[in-house]
Amino acid sequence: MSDANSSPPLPAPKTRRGERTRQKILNAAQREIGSKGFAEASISTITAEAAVGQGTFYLYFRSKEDVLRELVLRMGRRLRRHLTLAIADAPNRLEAERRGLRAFLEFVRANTDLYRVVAEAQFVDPTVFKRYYQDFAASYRAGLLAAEARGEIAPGDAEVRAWALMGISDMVGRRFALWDSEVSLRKIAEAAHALILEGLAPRGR
Amino acid sequence: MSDANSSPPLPAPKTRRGERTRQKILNAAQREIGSKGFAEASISTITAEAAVGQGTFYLYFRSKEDVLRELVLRMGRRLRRHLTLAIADAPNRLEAERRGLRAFLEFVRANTDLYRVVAEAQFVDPTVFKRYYQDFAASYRAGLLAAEARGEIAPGDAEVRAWALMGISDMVGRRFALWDSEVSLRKIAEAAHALILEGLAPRGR
DNA sequence: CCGAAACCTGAGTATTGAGTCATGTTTCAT
DNA sequence: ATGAAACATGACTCAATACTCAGGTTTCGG
Repeated sequence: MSDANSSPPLPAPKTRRGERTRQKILNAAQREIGSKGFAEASISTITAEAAVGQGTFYLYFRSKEDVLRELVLRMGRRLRRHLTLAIADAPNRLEAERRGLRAFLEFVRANTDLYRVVAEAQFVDPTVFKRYYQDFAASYRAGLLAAEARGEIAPGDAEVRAWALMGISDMVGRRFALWDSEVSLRKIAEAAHALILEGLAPRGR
Repeated sequence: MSDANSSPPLPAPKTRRGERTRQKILNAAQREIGSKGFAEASISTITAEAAVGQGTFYLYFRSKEDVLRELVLRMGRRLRRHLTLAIADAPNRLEAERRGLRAFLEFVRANTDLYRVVAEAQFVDPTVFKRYYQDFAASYRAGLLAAEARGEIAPGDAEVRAWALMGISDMVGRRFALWDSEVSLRKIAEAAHALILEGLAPRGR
């Protein structure tokens, strides 16, 4: 059980009914794992919640690990779409950075269960977890390099920057969007963006 | 089981032998949970590894959750000591920031099991996990405020900055110190520090 | 409308491992 | 030296739950 993703994916459902059932299970699993955590969430609770028989689960997923993997992929797709849309017509990279950060925080607050699901994957399947971040990092890095070439940002190590910036979003998101449901994300995003823009060093002299 | 820390701590060992045994168990648990993860680590493996009987475990810890809690506290103490030492005689905050970042990365690479143990606590006992970060954030925040008063850093939101900076360390640490065991941490720390210092905005015009 | 493929079921099996306890050994203050 | 408290043991109990399977129902192209 250790880590392993292994074995070919189960064949996709062939009928409309099958697809609907699969989604019902996926949604129930997201709610269950998102609120109780991977260990506490049981297949029987998930299937009950989805209003299907126990055995039905195994028509679409090989195991509990398997459904978590699928949820991580789903989360990645949704977040990516959300961010792409948010920064689509930003005039430059710095503005894209600001909008992306804000959009990320909003997304976390609106999808607390998905956020937790991804975090659990760290231990259930390190490979998927790593890939999740690496994919974001890769496109982040590309964006930074392009912006640097255009002279929109100061030159610097794009790989390290990409991970550092993801780190900011991740931790600030946890603290202010996940743990704190009151504070204005607009203000938090502005404050964090100010740091990203200018750093800590005192201006002028 | 949900979250709960609850119930008075078990009485400390009264004899030298007892204290030694408790430490043996703690060390074994750290190795086991650190390498296989909380779910996969079993009490029987931990006690076997510590070369004590199964029942001995319950003389010192109420449950598997309990031992994890203790490990998180231990990790916090060790990391705090390490960082305090590293930045002790830095001439100013910016330099302290550079040294602290570097020291953190070194610490992660040298203590991969403890790092993972803390991450697992997120799900096993959210309260301890939160406190772990909140404690670091609080002292980070205080340091930033003092530096701001001294004019060593530009003014800004100390709370957000503290979490953002922790986020950088956390994510950069995961990527370059935990997942990558080859790369020079000196160089990574410098690159990240450059971002923290100056931000992304192009200098001059 | 037919029948074959797809889908669904939930009681039952099999495993796993946390936590207990009755009994035995070591420590250490007096 | 001694006995009471502290420490140690590991076989056993017991609950939990992931996953199976033999037999039923629904779907849908032709």
